[in-house]
Amino acid sequence: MLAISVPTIRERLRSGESVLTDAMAKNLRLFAAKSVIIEEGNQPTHVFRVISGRAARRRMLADGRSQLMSILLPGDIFGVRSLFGGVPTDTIEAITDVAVQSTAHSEVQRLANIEANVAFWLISYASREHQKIENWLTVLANGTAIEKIAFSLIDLWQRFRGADNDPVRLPLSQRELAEHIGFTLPHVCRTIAALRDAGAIKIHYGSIEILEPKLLLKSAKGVLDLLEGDTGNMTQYFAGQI
Amino acid sequence: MLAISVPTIRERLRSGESVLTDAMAKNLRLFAAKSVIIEEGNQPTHVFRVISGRAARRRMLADGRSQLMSILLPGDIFGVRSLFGGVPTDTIEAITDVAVQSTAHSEVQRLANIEANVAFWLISYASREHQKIENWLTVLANGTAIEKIAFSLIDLWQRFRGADNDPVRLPLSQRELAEHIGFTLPHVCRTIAALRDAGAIKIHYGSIEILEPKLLLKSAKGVLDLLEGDTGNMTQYFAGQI
DNA sequence: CGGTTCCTTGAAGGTTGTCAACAGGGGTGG
DNA sequence: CCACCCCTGTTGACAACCTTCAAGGAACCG
Repeated sequence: MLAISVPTIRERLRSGESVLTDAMAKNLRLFAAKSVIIEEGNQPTHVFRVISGRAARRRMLADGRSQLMSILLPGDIFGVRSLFGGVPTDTIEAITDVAVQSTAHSEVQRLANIEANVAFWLISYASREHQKIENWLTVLANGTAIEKIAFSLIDLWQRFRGADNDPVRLPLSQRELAEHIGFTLPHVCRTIAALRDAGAIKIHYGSIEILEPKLLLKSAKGVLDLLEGDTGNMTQYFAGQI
Repeated sequence: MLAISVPTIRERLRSGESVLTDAMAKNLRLFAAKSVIIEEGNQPTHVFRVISGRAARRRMLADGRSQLMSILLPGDIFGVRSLFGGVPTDTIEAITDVAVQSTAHSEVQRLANIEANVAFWLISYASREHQKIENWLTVLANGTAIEKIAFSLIDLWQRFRGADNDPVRLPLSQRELAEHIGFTLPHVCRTIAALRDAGAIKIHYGSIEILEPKLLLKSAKGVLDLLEGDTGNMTQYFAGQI
């Protein structure tokens, strides 16, 4: 290939990503709500990409305790971690009906082998995920109950909301929130009641509506600098209002 | 290049790793105890590898709270996460005098570009780290105080101990342990006292000596399946004794 | 309309944080 | 060598936080 000009890293990452998504485009699978997409222990052989619907990634402990690691939304990718031999410890479960595209690990390896951009994107993707997890870990270890809840809600809100500033309804039950944070359901309910009474959120059956993100930011301000995405801009945007 | 036989993934990863370590071999830097190796916010431009000594990786919150993310020992690598533009949020600080090798990000990118094995190793490395962090996060969210402490001690013990089964003295103060877990120092002291009274550990000034790993395993058994390294073998080794 | 899941709330008890004081190791300067 | 100071470890009392157990109301689904 002849390069007219040296591509920037950003361009290379974009290119690598599109090679991967193209490779996945041919292979679409559907999963019914509540069905298991990847079972813990089974050696997965594919990298997946969510097209529609929502899925939950959980980690189980021997004695039945379990942790909701993340909610997977359209565009999210999973199955990368076991690309090079890692033992899978996550169970991935469809919450709603879910459509996923996939590519075999061997195909991803082949692409990464001949296209450095693909490998670059995979490294970059893993780094970003790593960063997010460590931020969340820091909040879990050091945050108060309200900070943990507000942080989680803001994080999800950023991923759900569109360009407009319409209220967003997060499809998350308090039980799931509790599993994500490591609290019991009653305690989440009691803590979140403060946010409800302050008018920051509205609680529905199985979902949480974000009315005033500003109030959530205020509640999470102690750990705000750990938020990802456009939080930097958001904090600027809300500067003086917090 | 002519390949006589197709190399296995394991061989490719090993090859990629040695290319990287070779590239780092030429560049050695020394840091005095308590000096800062990477400061949060400064854009790092190198990937580092610890040769001797110990360093601490911390994450700071706005209001002064801080989290000890990990202890870096000889052989450990850091600075990979910012390879492709991630904003560094960690401060890395020499605990003892530390010698590190390093390579510029641009050089790592160049190597990964021409040698897929290098890129493969970086992906694999990031995946392993990701896995470890998520395991620790799960313990943090779901574990009891004793489980968290025992888990941390076993993890460090595995990295410190030699081939023999001699007692190991972990250079870790209770304050550092508290910062790692997100507890207060008094609470760590009280909780760890149970392990001390059981004869599992001996507490020194600024360090913790592991006398009976078996007892630690017993204390952490609820979260044991999340341990990395040779724990699988270890659990077999100690089978029936737990 | 019955069953299920979710949300809410109360009371009691265990866990953890806070504040405080003191003991002891280890280095440093006189 | 000793006196001194700093840091670490230890312990107590009390308050705040969180879990457990339990019960009941409300929304959804068949």
